[in-house]
Amino acid sequence: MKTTIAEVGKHVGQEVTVGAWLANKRSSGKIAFLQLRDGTGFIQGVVPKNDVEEETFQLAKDVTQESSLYVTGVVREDERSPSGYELTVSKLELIHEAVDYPITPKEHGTEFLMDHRHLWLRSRKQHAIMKIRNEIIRATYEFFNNEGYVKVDPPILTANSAEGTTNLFHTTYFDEDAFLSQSGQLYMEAAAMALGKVFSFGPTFRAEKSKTRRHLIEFWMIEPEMAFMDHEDSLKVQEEYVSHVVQSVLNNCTQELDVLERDRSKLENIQAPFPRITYDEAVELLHKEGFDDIEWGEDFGAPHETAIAEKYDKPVFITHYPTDIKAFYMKPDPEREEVVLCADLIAPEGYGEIIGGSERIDDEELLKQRYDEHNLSEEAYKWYMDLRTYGSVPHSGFGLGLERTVAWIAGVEHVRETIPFPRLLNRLYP
RNA sequence: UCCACAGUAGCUCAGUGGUAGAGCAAUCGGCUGUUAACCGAUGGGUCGCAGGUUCGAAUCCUGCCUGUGGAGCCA
Repeated sequence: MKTTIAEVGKHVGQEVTVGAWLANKRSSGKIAFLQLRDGTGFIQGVVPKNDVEEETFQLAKDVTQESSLYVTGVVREDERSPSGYELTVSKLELIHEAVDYPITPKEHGTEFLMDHRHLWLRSRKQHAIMKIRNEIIRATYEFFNNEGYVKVDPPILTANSAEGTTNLFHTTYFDEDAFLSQSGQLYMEAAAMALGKVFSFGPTFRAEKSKTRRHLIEFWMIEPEMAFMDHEDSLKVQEEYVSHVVQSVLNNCTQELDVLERDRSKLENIQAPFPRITYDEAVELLHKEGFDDIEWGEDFGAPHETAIAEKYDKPVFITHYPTDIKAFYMKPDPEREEVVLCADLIAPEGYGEIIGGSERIDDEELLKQRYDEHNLSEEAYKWYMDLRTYGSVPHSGFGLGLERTVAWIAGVEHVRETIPFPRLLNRLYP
């Protein structure tokens, strides 16, 4: 009977056949151990010399790393196995022999592994990270669908930037200039005026020469936008959404978290509500902690965010940043014009900002004023102004970076391992 | 763009002015419960590139290239 490694538990005592690759092997004169993987999981195949045909044992001894095989054997429960099951092999059929597989069971450097990313993905840890990434994506759709959001896909080719600050990838659109999207947010605001509560989930591009463990050139972002929701409503959505994602991974990725040796206790208490501090309080806290390099009105750097996050064992919202250092579309606090109704969500353990969000300006006159201050072309942004001209309502939204979230939940040091084929500064291959 | 560090066997690294090394991988042999298995043997090198100092350079100097970590920007 054909089955998969993930399903062998349903066939204890029966003879099954699985298609698999050889991850590693160990052998002695009379017994061979084959470490098998098939994408659904890992299992050990045991080949005792005295119980199989001579050519089967010879093949078990000779088969090379990452060769593909059909493996037939009886499923057995075994305490010595990490997964609880083993396969006592009766027959091996070689599908394809892999010669000189480059990634050996010993350690490798980052450059070498990144050059072989297409093969590195086969390894146990990378497999676990991709499964956790998938669970986060699944839980994201589940959460927003359950809450009545409609998924809307903003364009990737755009004529102008959302915030005007970051460098965009330039291309041409027949005879016009065009850019790869750095955020779908403005379009999502239009979608929210049509559909109420919406979210997007897609790739986004930043042509910044960033070289840190938190940055990718191409990354995936989830951008919800909600009509008739103010800043406070939005924060509640954010903490409930992040909690749902973390709890889903805890419930559905037990083995993967074990493979990654992730400290589960650090995730178990990630439950809404999350702590909040204002920008003012954050600056004060940093001064108390001995950071002399920050003054009111300046944006925080990574060391500042980490210092603040270390005070909490949950993600923390930093709210009410100075208007001058934030995007043009953010709504000023009615009681304090110099700060805006916004929040960044900082993940624990130094993983940095995973969400940036705000209530948006809904007043036509104020938005016009911002266009002037930021030298935005009224013509290019007319469609965006129309959202305030025709039935403007209070609305809020946020953007969550998928790869930073995966890195945090999976406990992975660098975001480049959280996306199958990372685009990095100086890396467009493979 | 800036700062710091690195580049030696397929991979991970040692070698800091005097004969190019180890472990893993590969190949051959041994071993009946291995978990990065272990033990023995064999093959394997443009010491990133270019120039300079020196009797002699992997080693010292200069320039360049590539990579890594971080800053800024942000998710």
